[in-house]
Amino acid sequence: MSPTAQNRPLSVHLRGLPFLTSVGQDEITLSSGQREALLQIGLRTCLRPNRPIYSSGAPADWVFVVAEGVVKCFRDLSSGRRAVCAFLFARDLFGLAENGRYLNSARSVTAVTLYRLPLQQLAELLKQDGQLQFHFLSKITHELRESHRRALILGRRDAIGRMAMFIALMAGRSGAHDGRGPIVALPMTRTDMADFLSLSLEAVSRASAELERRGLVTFPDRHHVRILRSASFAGLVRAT
Amino acid sequence: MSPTAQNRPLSVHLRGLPFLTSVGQDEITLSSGQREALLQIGLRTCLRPNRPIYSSGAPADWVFVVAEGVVKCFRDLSSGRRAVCAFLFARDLFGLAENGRYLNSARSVTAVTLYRLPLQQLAELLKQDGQLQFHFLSKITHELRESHRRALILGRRDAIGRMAMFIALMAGRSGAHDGRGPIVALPMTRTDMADFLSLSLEAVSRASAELERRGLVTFPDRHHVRILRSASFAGLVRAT
DNA sequence: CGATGCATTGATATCGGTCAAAGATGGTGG
DNA sequence: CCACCATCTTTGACCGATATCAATGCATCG
Repeated sequence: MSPTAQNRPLSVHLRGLPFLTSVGQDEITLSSGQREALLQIGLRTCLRPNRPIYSSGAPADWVFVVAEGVVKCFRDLSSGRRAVCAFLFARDLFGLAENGRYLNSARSVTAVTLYRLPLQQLAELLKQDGQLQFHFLSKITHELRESHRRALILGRRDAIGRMAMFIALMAGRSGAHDGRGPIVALPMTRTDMADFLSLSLEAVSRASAELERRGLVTFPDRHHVRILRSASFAGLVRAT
Repeated sequence: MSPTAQNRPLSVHLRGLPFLTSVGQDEITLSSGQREALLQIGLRTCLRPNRPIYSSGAPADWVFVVAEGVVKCFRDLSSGRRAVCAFLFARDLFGLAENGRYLNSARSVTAVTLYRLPLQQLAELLKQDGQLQFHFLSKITHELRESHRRALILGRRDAIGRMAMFIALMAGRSGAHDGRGPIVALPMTRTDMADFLSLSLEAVSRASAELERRGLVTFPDRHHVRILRSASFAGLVRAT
């Protein structure tokens, strides 16, 4: 419902030029015509926290854009474990499919506002408008980079390191700052973090405690971290 | 130098419709005009096994397409560990960049034939040709799916399970078959596998031995696996 | 004020990492 | 053709980190 979301519901946040590369930090918004075209085929949806958006295996008729809030993309495994593939934030695109079926499931983490775009119509639109398609190409490239980033995190074997990398990842999203250091929002539960990091819930808890014990961060509350010693923290993130 | 590679150097293998979805298994090749345009800006390169293609951090001026052979995409970490992000096969696109720099490094695994496309010119071409761009969009979406797949593998904690999933992944690429069961080519070294699976070299070795001991597979030689009991094997792949 | 879900903390067992050594393999040159 | 070397791979022993099981603590919301 926010004016911002209504005015620029489908602006595409590009980290520079698109495709397999990018060269800047610019934010490029769609032209008014493009915005209008997307709005004509898109549907606005609001959801409360922890509501299903789509399920793995369902027919993939829609592509989604987050206008506001946080979404998680995950997969329920036969062992009972749940693997969280990604957290999606404002302006992120999601709805990856294969053979006409969604590959993963998606749920809201916080209250969210989404735009749903019917796939077939979107495809038509993209073929007609090369610039618009270029924006989407950029978005997917961004998703790919994010995916690589997660894989890098999973490559680490130590829980503390994974947790530190996760906080660093989230820091790139919600960069609030006050006197004592950057404050990072962690809207999801520990369980979600554990499923994203492929750790047990307990390991996440212990790693958090350990980071705090070492004086690198503090947790003002369960959903926020303050990074205290940025240098040491960054060192921990880089290692391995 | 193979005629196949020359005739269809940049055909794009699509698993159906592009973008975030796909609905079939069709292979769509480029029109002769598109092929010609790409050939005009592209350069053909042949490499022997284990040769560098580009390094992480270098200016990302080119996008690559594998015509023949296998390429690995990796990252050298400060700890000395090497993380292999992906193995690229015929028709795969690679050269992911951020801020004008390559995100990873790339090397040939086997002898390879590549096509290098200058990024700027390719971007121009794509903006002009919506269909061609659509193909590239599809390719990147495919890369994204592959990346998710690897993340799923890394989510598993047991070495045997990871190894089984890896073999299953490779089976999707090289599906040879003979009387006793599907034969899967593993062109890369154990070290490469270990770096892809985020395991130690020894763990890969042990996991392979264990799979063989259980009668699920045999290794005719180091670079081939035969899947013996497909059902049991698939069960192992699915679990967790 | 209980109740329910979420989170922390503790104890133990297991699996893979690390170190070390020996065993294949393939290519090279005599 | 064979011997030799470098590289890759296998196997073994030990240790540490994390999963797992279990119990307790702490919110938020009726």
